[in-house]
Order: sequence, then C-alpha cells, then structure tokens
Amino acid sequence: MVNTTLKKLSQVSGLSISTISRALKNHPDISEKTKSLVIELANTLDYEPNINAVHLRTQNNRLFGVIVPSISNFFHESVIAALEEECRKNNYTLMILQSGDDPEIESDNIKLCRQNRVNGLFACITPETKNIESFSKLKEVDIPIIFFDRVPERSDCHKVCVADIDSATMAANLIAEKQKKKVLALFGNSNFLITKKRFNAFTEIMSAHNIACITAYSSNETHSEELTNIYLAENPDSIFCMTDEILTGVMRAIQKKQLKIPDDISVIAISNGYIPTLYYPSITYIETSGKKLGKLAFESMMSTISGSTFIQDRTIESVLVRGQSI
Amino acid sequence: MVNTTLKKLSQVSGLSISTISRALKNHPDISEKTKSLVIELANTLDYEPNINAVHLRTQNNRLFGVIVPSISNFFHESVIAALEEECRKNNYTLMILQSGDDPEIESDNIKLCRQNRVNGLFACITPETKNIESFSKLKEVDIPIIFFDRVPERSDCHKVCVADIDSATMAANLIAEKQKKKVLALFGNSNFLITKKRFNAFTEIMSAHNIACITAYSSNETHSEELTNIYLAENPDSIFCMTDEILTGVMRAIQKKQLKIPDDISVIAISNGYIPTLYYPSITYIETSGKKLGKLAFESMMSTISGSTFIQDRTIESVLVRGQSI
DNA sequence: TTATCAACTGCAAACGTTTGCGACAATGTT
DNA sequence: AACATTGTCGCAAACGTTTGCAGTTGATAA
Repeated sequence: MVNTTLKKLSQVSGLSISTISRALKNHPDISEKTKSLVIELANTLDYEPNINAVHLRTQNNRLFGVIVPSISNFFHESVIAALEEECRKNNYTLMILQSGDDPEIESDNIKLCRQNRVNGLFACITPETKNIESFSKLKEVDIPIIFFDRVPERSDCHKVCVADIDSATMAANLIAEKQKKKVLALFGNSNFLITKKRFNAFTEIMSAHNIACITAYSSNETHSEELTNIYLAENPDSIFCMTDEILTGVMRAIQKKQLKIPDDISVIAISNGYIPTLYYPSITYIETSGKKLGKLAFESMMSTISGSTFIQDRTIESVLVRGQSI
Repeated sequence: MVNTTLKKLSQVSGLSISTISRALKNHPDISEKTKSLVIELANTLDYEPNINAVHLRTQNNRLFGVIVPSISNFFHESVIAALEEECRKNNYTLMILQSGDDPEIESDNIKLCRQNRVNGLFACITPETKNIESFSKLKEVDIPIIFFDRVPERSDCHKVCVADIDSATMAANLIAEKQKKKVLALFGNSNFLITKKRFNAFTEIMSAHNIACITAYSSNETHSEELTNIYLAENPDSIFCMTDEILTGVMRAIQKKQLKIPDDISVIAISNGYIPTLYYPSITYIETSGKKLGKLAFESMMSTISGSTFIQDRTIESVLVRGQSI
C-alpha cells in the first residue's frame, strides 16, 4: 500500500489540500466540524506526514547530529543517552554517528550532517583530527557545533568537557591524604589535551607531597595490563588509572597476581561509574558523568541556537565516589 | 551564510539547473568540459545536496531504523555496530532509536520511522509489547521489519535470534561433563520466550544427569546478587548465569564472600563476551555474538527488500569460550 | 541548399508539504 | 439598501531536487 498524503485526504474528503493541512494542525481558520472530520479521516487512513517534505518546506529539520568515536563506550553511551532524552523532550531528533576514530569517516559523517541540514552538531573529535577544516565548513553554513569531551585546542569554539585538572587533582589529593608513598600512575592517549593537563596536575601534587610517582601512557586494556606487570616489580603501594580501559587492564594484572586490595595495593580511577562497581572491594573513583555532560552540551546548543553569541566553554565538575580500594 | 543550491550554481555558471544536476552525477548527456566546470564550481561553493529534497523527489531515503531498549547494553551495542557497518558499506543511513523498554516510546519511535519513510526497520521489542499492532501499520505501508533478539511469538514475521536452546544446552552439558552435582541456575525475565526455552532445555539436561538444580529468575544485577546470597546457603557447586547483568550480580556476591573460582564454586554464563573477561580467573561463557546477529539481520533485510517473500527466521549459533571458571 | 544526425542543454512537471493572500457567503451595522 | 465584518475555505507559489522530453546547435551527408 502506498502512503497516505494530504492530496489523498483532500480527494477523499472533497476539501482542499490547504484546508486539510490546517485542520490537522489546529489552525483557527478552520471550523471545529471540519477539523474533527479531517482528523478522523486521517486516523482511519493512517496518515503520517512525510517528514522530508515538511523539512524541505519549513527549512527546519529539528535535527541534531552527534559524532562519537564509538557507541561502545561507557562514557559516550551515557552522553548519548542524555542527549537523546533532551532531544525527545524538546522535540528534536538525534542522528547518532560513529567515527571509529577515523578522520576520514569523521569527515564523511560531517558531510552527512550537512546533507541532512542538521540544526546543530555535537562532536567528540578523533585523536588524529589535527585541523578542524571540515568542521569549519559547518560553521560557514551557520550550523553550530558543540565539541565535547575531546575538543580542539583552539579557543574560538564551543566546548563542554569533564573536569580535566580537577579530577586528577582530586585523585592525587586522596592518594596524598592516605599517606601513600609510591604510586603507579597510568594515563591515556598522550595526544589529548586532557591527558596532558591531568598528567601535569597529578605529577605536580605528587612531587609537592614527595610521593614517588611512576608514570606511563596506555590507551588499551592489554597494554595497561602489561605495564602494570612491569611496574609492579617496583612495588608501588597504589595505582592511579585515568580511564576505564586502563582500570580493567590493571585489575586483571592485580587479580592474576592475587594481590589484595587495598592491603597489598590501593587503586583509584577516573571513570564514568559502571566498571568500578564490578569489582570487590569496589573501586574508589572520580566520577566524570556523561549524563551531566550530555545535559550541559544540550543546554549550550540551545542557547547558541537561540542567538547567543557567547562562546560556550563549560566544565562538568567531578565528584569522588568512595569505594574500599584505597 | 545560506546553503548552496543547484539554483545558485545555475545562476553563477549561467547553465540551467538540470545541466548542473546531471553534470554532478556524471550523466552521459553532459560534455566533459561542462562537467569539470560544474564540479569545480560546486567544490568552491561547498555544494552539498539537500537530502530532504533528494528523498522527496526520488521517494527512496536509503534509510533504515533500528529500535533497541537502550544502547547502553553490550549486546545491543554490538548489534548496532554491525548494522551500522553494513549500512555504511551499502550506502544506507541508520536511524538509532531507544525505547527504554517503554511500549509508549516504542510506538512513538515507530511513528518516527513512518514519518521518516524508512526503507526498513530492525526492532527488538519491549517485554511489555503484547500486541504488535503499531508494527503492523508499518507492514501496511510495505516497510519490512526484521525483529531481532526479543521477537514476537507469532510466526508470520521475520526474526533473527541468538540460539536460545542451544546456548543453554551447551552450558548444561559442560556442567554435566565437569561432574557438577548441584547447580544454581539464574535466568532472565520470565516473560521472554527465550527465557522459557532456555529454562526448559537447561533443566531437562540437569534432571537427565541427576544434577540438583536450584532455579530463579532475575533481571538486574542487585537482585541477582541477593538471590546468590540466599541460595549460596544451599551450597551449590556451580552457578549458571543467563545474562551479563546476572553474572555481574553473582560475581559481586562471590567476591564479597571471598569464594575461590573454580575451587569453591564454578561459574558459567551466556554473554556477549566483554564482561566475562574482566574477572580473574576469566569466566567460561557461551558467546552469543551481537556482531553476527547484526550482520545476519542486515542480510535478511536486504533479501526481503529485494523482493524475497520468504519469511526469514534465522539463528546465530553460539560458541563456547573457555575460561578457567569451571 | 537542404536534410540528417549527434552532441549537448534547457523546460517544466513532479515529489508532499506550508502559508500568504484572496474569495465567498453569512451576518451585523449604519 | 449599502457597507463593513467575520468565519471558512481554496489558489498558488515555494522549498531543492530529478528526469522525460524537446529544443538548439554545428557538422556531415545527400
């Protein structure tokens, strides 16, 4: 069966297309009698407006795009979930795109956003995104972009990030407070601005408290496990994990060696919150909430869309969630 | 700046809109000289076709929808990832929708699919979806639906599922093979067909081997943990977990009680594969691959779209992934 | 010269909506 | 009786494409 259109409703009812259209959107020009008649007819014929035609005509898609490296990631998942919820509330649609951390796919995705005439884009850039030229094309056509989590370094764009320095500082301070003497600190991809900032903040506090600090970078689970095995030889009394991936690697190494947490070794992480609860004793972590980030990013989008020329640069504050691992 | 359109390209170049359109899609009617001229112009003006107009005109959106309860789920995540990859390869777009297991949102999502004139829908229904009336409306307008994972019981619809009986059977057989005497078996939502089938298959094998079997249903982590604590009093020598959520609950209980796996107790699960590897010793599990399911669902979609009237009813076979937990 | 042909390009309709404007009848006002 | 007002409704253009068909060239053949 072919789709019902306004034209069909018009033919069946004998009313004009414009009357049908107005009746369905409760326009004051149309009499109540006609309205109810049209609405009933539309229901029996299962009319659904063709959204392409609507958008073409109104030039407003009520559509946002979001580009993440992968939806298979606790943090980005929760960001998307939050964005989705807000979109639903505000009657927007969300187009979810995955870049796979590939700049080429990323630029394809941006093209898709342009073709779809999105009203705005939320973007978490890939590590390799050096220039944001493909993004600037969006700006040329007045499509606002809210960068989140991994953002460009330049200052002339909207950003919503988790606390970079703060979260590292909180973890470091807790380690100092607990009188730890030697910490193994594992950081994520060293290309990211956030990693650099956290690294500096963390190591600074360590040296301020005269705590020995072994540092290394790792961006996946297996590598983290290897690193842990290597540096465990130096007998650290605590381990700091900057990401969930690092945490799982570290935990595998610890479990294999049958070390007791927190007696043999303490663990503290920065996390979105799910992974740390899987272990026993549960891992103490600094929560960087994707939900909050999503909500804030959406707010920023709405305010720039409604005309604010203010450059949004906002930060989610982190909170310490105490487990028994330190 | 406003978007570049064919009309603008036409005005700038002095060529007609139709020539522009044809030149951009390499139509043989247009001379090479004109083509390269137009293409260059389009590039400098950053032309991107308005996809709404294209779809409206061509009546083909190259768009699929997928409805999942939530993308925050290991299994559905991997299904989506697979679908997305196939879509990209075949030049389709994927519209990802979350129902939150709420039938009302589900039906809103279906409406969205209709409004967007999707070419097909992949759907994982909510536990409460009793009648599939809202889905049948899609069928009326010739939008094919491939149900996956959680599917309606009726036989007149396309389905792609993970092995229900097989996976339970494999787990049960391994338990028997390892000479276990008393097993605690935790199953998921008892409303689901898949749970019933697995329950029956599992318990049947247990009784065939004279293995004592304590069974219970649970659909979240906390509840599973409680159940485990309760039934651990009956000293089972092994635990079967039908889902990842159950597994994490069970593991928390086990870790709290400091039980040694597999000496004190054995564990076996049905899982998508990520969670079992987090623990040490790693958990033996029956893998139900979301990736494979996604690929198969896409295949089914393509074949029904290209005219096959055959009712697709396909199953992903499970494979045993041996850890050290049994 | 005229007819024929190929190569190239433009006209105009159509996809399904929304919406400014005008038409028309019925009613109220002077 | 003439006019203004109000309540309903339809006409037609526009959004940005695609595409069947026809038109315009210039060259070649008769």
